[in-house]
Amino acid sequence: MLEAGYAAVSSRRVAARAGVTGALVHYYFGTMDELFVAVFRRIAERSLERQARVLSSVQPLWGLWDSTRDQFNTALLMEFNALASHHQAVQDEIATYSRRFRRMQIDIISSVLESYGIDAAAWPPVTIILLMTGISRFMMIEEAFEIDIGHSETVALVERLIRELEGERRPTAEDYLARFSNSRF
Amino acid sequence: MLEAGYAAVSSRRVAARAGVTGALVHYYFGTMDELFVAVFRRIAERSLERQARVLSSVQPLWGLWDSTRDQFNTALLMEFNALASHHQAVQDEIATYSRRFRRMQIDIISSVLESYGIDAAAWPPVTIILLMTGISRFMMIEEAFEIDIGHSETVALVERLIRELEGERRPTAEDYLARFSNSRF
DNA sequence: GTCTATACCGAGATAGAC
DNA sequence: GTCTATCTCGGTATAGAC
Repeated sequence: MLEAGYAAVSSRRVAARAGVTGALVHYYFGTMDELFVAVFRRIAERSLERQARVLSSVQPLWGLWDSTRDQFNTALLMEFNALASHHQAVQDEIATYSRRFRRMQIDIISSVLESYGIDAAAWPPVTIILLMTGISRFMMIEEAFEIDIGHSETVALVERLIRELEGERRPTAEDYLARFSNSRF
Repeated sequence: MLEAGYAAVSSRRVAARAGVTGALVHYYFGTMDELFVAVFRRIAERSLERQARVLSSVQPLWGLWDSTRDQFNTALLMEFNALASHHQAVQDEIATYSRRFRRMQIDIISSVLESYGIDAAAWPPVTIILLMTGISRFMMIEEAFEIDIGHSETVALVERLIRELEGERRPTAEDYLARFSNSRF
């Protein structure tokens, strides 16, 4: 999907990459729709676990910000979004998981912001979450097109605001471990 | 593209919708790539003209905000984004026009914000533009999936900030004309 | 469980008649 | 300029041998 777009993902090519024949793909996954849903679900489950970890760190805002600034996952999600426009089963799957992600973010970030003394009436936590994830995803999409006008200034502004609340970004134990691993999921 | 995704746009289907045969599509547009580029260019040119108008109104921030909150254009742009991932010519076209849009926004909004007394060092105009368009596009994408958790609060916050600078939103002459037209481009 | 073979479809593109 | 006819390719999916 990342190499050539979702439309280039065919049972033949999947089979070839896996070193088997096309018939086996259908034998195990049924239709291509079901295969796409299976792939999305696996990625989404692992991302949910990852988000739970970064949100429960000592710097939840840094965790949220860094985890959304991941070109790999953003590009993949964009492919699934495009795919979903004419695959209802995929669309439902994305919607379900998106709500789970959002609810988890709200649960944790709300209490975090309250502990930082942010006025929830003037700056609702859910709005801060949407602003952070929205601008992050937007810039990731643009960067895939080599457009980065104003990005450095915007990153600087967001990180300045986070820094005022949580201090300098500190690497987590997971960051150290990541240096010894190539795993993306 | 909106009905069934870009992958469903074939020379045969385009021809059928136009009431001609597939051969004619190739006769006039060459390859499908060239057809997609031609379509994008036509839409982009008209959107550029539209943006120039709303940015030169008496309420440029309202104009920018409202013009980005257009589900029709957002959905179409998402299709082109997805298409671009494996069509280099389309990707170049999108990048070129995106930069033109951005530069126009910066040119006009910068002086507008200065006249409003916004400190450009603390809040760079380009960052305010990115925040507004980014969060807007993000919500449009989510709404296509029927996800709207926190959207109303976020819209309320953005519009409160715009209102502090430009007062209540006032309909333009174009808005009145739009009531008598179904034209989308 | 895995393969080969195949049915069937629709895609992009072009040749050539009119 | 527009058509019909056709080539070639690759897609999904299944049947049936092993």
